[in-house]
Amino acid sequence: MVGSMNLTSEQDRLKSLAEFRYQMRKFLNFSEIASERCGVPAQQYQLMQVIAAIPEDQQASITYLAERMILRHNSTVELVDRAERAGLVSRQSDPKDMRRSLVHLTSEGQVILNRLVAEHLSELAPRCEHLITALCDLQSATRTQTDPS
Amino acid sequence: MVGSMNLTSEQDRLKSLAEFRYQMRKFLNFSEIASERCGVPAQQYQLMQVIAAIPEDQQASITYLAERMILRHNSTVELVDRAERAGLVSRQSDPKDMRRSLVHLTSEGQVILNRLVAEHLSELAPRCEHLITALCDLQSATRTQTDPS
DNA sequence: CTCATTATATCGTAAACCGACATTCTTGAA
DNA sequence: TTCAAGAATGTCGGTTTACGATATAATGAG
Repeated sequence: MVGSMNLTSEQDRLKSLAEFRYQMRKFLNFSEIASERCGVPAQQYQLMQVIAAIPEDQQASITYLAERMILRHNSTVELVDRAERAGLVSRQSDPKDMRRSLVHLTSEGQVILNRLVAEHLSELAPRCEHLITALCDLQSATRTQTDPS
Repeated sequence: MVGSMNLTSEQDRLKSLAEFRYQMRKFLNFSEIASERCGVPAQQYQLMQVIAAIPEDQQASITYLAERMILRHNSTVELVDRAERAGLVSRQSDPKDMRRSLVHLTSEGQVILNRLVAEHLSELAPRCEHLITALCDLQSATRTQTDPS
């Protein structure tokens, strides 16, 4: 506190945090607009993304999807209902365990997902810089908080 | 396509994107839990953050807050209403322009904000790594898409 | 002074999540 | 084998919160 001043003030840390959230909001907003331009609510796009990116050793059960989407299982059921009504995904019950429903993309869902992923990747490319910058600022602001030497 | 294969497949890009979103969701979920543990809905915490991080040359008008929160102005009015009812912020009309309301933190709001910012910074410190990793993976996955040499 | 514009506010509506509860299926121990 | 406990999914009512459309009030250009 005396010999070497903290390089980052409380105010700097706050601003880093706020800037990071602002960049996130902008990205999320873009994503929402892009999805809805394709006639798909953002959460349904996210659902498709999770299903398509599933690791080899996993299956798209409601429970798995709920974990990845960070939702309660019942909210996930409702989300899958909506996506199914929209023709993006379909359910089939797991033959190995009749309690479970496994969700997979329809071919229409696959087409829309491909389009949205491409759009997101090209939008995210320039925005990546801002997000990384904001995160690194934040990281160094945090470091000088705990390591004032 | 022949001499040097693309290092990142379509599937890799999808997985990078999905992983990035998953990391974001985990952070947002933490933030929501932390806010509500302090009795404050996440959006009201965000509002306070924006107000406290305002640059010197700006004022916390509804229009400014709406831009930063990425909300419609009427949604922002409602958000400020809720935060005001909760005693976190207060409104005063701009003496220079009686159409505008300027919003500032109450002392109670300031106290809660400080607590939440500290909590977020310490949570974000370890999570930063994951987010940065996910973003950098994504960035390089995007680069090899557009630059296949 | 008047009218177009800007800033904020109000209100009805819709989307989406959650908690609590219900149903169906699986499993393991008696 | 049987059945009780637990797991996985599904249903329902309630709540929160954002939005569009509309309204009100203040400013400023001409």
